[in-house]
Amino acid sequence: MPELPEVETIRRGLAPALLGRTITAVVLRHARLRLPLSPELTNILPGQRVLAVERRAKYLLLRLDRGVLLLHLGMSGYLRLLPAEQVPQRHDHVDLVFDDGMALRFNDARRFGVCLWLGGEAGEHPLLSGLGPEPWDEDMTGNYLSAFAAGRKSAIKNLIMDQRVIVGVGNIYASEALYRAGIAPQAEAGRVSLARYRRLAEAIREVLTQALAAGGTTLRDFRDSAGRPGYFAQLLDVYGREGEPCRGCGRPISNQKIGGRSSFFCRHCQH
DNA sequence: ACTGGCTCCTGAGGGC
DNA sequence: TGCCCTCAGGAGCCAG
Repeated sequence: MPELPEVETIRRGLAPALLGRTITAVVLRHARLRLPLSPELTNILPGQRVLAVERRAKYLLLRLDRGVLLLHLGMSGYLRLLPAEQVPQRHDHVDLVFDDGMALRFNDARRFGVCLWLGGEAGEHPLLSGLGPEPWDEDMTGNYLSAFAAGRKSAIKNLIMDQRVIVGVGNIYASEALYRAGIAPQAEAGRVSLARYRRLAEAIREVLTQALAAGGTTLRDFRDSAGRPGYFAQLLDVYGREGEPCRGCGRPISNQKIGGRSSFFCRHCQH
């Protein structure tokens, strides 16, 4: 479900509600997400306070007294803050119950998400250690992307969705950023000029910044932690707009599978 | 070393 | 109504 703007929207919503709260109980209702849910969570987490609610890539990181709890929402996951006694629904897999009677409830129909205790050396964990720069990092430049792409034959869209290259860009914003940069998503990564990578680096930052300001993109079911939708969907230029007129030239938007994922673009404005 | 393809899982929607 | 197919915002793994 979520890309960087959606995860960051959730983080911003959760932080004020969770900071300083102490976990009093953990409820596990399904044993297996993308990684198995450890039964030990019910022993490890209670008694620990929330010191910070952070994000790295599309991971949410709850920094607690004795280490970090990592959450990933996969394709279909969402988090809600609700009274702990509220009756759980289908696919409500995990509750973190807090000392104010509220619970952070993790629902994930497809179970591609992750809820994992990383302990005190979170940065060393393989899920985090191989990640590329955040979009707003100083070293995420056109030069950096261009250097990474050198010699690569794969489609540029796949390159920018590779979390080892740059984090946070998923299938929606990859199409959107490439449209803004005027680059065809199927272009061979190693043959795109440095000038165009500079435009692309800017376009990635720009589209993510605007999506974040709009509270993310709600297509089917995205909601922030308070249940509100995001409003970026109405600002999408290409994603989900197959056959509709390009906002630049009026010609119909195309949809083509690249790396197994639908990719939306304008054949006239992107090369 | 890269690359593309497959995989995990459930649910929604379309065609017949 | 029901069945079957395709598709969905992620990302790890594997063979070639």
